[in-house]
Amino acid sequence: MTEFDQESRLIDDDHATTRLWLRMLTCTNLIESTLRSKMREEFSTTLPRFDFLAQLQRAPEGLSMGEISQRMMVSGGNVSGIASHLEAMGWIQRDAEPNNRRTFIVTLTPLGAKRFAEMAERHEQWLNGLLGQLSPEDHNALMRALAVVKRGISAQGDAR
Amino acid sequence: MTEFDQESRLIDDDHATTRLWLRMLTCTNLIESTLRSKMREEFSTTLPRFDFLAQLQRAPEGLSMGEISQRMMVSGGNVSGIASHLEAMGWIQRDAEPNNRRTFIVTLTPLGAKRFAEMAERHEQWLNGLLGQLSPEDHNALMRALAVVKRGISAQGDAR
DNA sequence: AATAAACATTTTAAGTTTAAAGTGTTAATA
DNA sequence: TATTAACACTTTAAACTTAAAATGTTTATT
Repeated sequence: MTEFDQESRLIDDDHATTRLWLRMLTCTNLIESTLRSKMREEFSTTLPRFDFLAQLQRAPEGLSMGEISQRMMVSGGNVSGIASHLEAMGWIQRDAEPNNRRTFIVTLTPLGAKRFAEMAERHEQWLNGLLGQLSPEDHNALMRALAVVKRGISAQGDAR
Repeated sequence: MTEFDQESRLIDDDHATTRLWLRMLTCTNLIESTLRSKMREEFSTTLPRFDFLAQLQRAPEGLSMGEISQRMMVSGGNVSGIASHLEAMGWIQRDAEPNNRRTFIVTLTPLGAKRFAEMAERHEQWLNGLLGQLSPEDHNALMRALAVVKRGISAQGDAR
């Protein structure tokens, strides 16, 4: 009986973890697809391009391609393609770094900064619509629990 | 003074929502990329294919392409491509529905079911490694808060 | 019955994504 | 100095993704 309980408890825990993961995925998918279609409708652009601009806006001194790749948590080849598009649109520029010819310094152009500001305002409004119904308690609980998740995963990476 | 406080509080709330969203994204990205690379290393397959199989495993009677599309929360065209691959590998089969020639009934083959079972076991182990460090309190807090998020977004969709 | 509307799925075009290979640059080492 | 290793980035190939168009089927309307 004890044995059985332990085993079924273990199985339940396992499934509980999977259920938690599926719920996390559902929520982010719902939010992401809402943001994607609104970004498309109102600004005829994509989420990755918006995210790319957002990284630059938070770093007015500019960022290297590698830094953008890390902050966006996507591969380097990926940011190359996005950067080419944004550069062609005149929203960013890639300037050579004098001390290191391997590196580009990517910055927003005035046009890019202007477009980004317009998008960012709406983006935040959409997000408030999607997440604003959370009570302060739920909001804090989420922030706290996600911090634990984040820390736990990073720690796991360190141990390896 | 009151006015200023209100305004800055509003701005803080806005940014708080954005911060929450970014934290959600960070966590799901971390987990997803871990699962992706492990799925690749150990089984030479991809997450979307695994997810597709998982839907079928949960529905032994089979699912239509449209149902799979809904449950995976991706476009119909998307599941078509994934299904073609899995069918070519002999892991699923698409059978005509006698009463409705528009519809396919998709089911796991015995081979597909076997492969999925192997993957699912490891998948759950990886997930326990990634999310298992959460205390029961944090786990429950997350589940609860995400349920609120999910419900809130769905309700918003209804109202429109 | 003929026509139109709604459905279920696939195909297409454009874009995103990754892993891995390729290019050129800088740093470390022998 | 010559060689090697590490770096920063881009390119490539394969897969995924979406929105929209296309195909074929069923249902509803006239």
